[in-house]
Amino acid sequence: MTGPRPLKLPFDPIERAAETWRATFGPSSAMAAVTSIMRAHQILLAQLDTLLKPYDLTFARYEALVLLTFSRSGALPLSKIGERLMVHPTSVTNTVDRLERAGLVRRMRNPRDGRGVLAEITGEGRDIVRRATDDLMNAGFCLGMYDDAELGEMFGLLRTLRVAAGDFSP
Amino acid sequence: MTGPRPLKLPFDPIERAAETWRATFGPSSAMAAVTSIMRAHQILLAQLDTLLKPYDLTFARYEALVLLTFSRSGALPLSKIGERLMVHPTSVTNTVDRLERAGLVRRMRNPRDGRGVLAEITGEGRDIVRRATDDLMNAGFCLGMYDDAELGEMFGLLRTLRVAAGDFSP
DNA sequence: CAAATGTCAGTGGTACTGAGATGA
DNA sequence: CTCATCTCAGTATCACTGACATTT
Repeated sequence: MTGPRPLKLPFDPIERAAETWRATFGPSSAMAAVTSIMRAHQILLAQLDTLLKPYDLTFARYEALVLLTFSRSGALPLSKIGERLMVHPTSVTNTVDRLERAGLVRRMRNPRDGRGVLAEITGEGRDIVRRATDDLMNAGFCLGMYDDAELGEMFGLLRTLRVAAGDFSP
Repeated sequence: MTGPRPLKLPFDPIERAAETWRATFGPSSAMAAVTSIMRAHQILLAQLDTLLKPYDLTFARYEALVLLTFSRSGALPLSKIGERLMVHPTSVTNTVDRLERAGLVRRMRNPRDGRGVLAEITGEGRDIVRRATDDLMNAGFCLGMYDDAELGEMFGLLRTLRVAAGDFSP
């Protein structure tokens, strides 16, 4: 889980592919950027999941717990969870299933809408979030090699993509 | 497959989470950057896979085909494919299985190493790569909203992460 | 023999489609 | 009735573990 193959090549495989790409097909900066994002995701997910494994959490489940922590009452409709985390309704059901089985969340009927279901974080859930968050912050969210300005750059750059994808109105 | 939920929120969900995070736990730029990368990956993968669906390719399979195209003889040991694309050996087996079933690749024993297996791209494979690449380039690899300088910035920023993860020696 | 290469079986996670129950 | 919410069954993809056969 430390990232697929720590292989220590003597060269940057993406950069090399980009060079060949340029000679074969033409401009390659978009291709290099896409591949970099794919690989960055792979690296981060593996490292985060390793950090969270002691708590039997994945990053997706952790995000859901944090979101509940942030809500006033500690409970949110599943629909709202899916909206905020930008995941498919069936994925929310699955995530909440796992969290509920682990006792970190409790399902409740929405008193204000009989169609809806609320996920409410439990005391144990709050405890786990606190401890997992400590660990993640100590690890700098696996981005400790960047300073704050670079993290801001990254956020700003990727924000453009999220806007273009229609995630929200800027 | 157009990205999980085009939901058009009136605000940036990641930015909002970062604000609450700052008030609750402290500095949030790393958390915002990680979440952005996760979301960017999700968006890009969905869009790329949609573009590649007519060719019955995923982005991973497309990358493997391109890599074969780039090799002199059109054939590479599976081990080398895994090394270059930074994927697990069992994933390479699976990828080559799918490509072989589709007739885009042919498995051969490595004449220079009886342990090894070569994947060799077929004529149909070359044809499909060419056409798929045309489509991807016309779509700007789903990064058409960026100019070349921004793509370079993104590559450079993410390169730091890849180096830190031990992908290669810089 | 030890190390490398690849395959197979199986696990767990994510993202979806399509169908259906329930309630606003 | 229509629409929204949620669940379930099933599919596809991916990353991995552990075990194994083969060859160097």
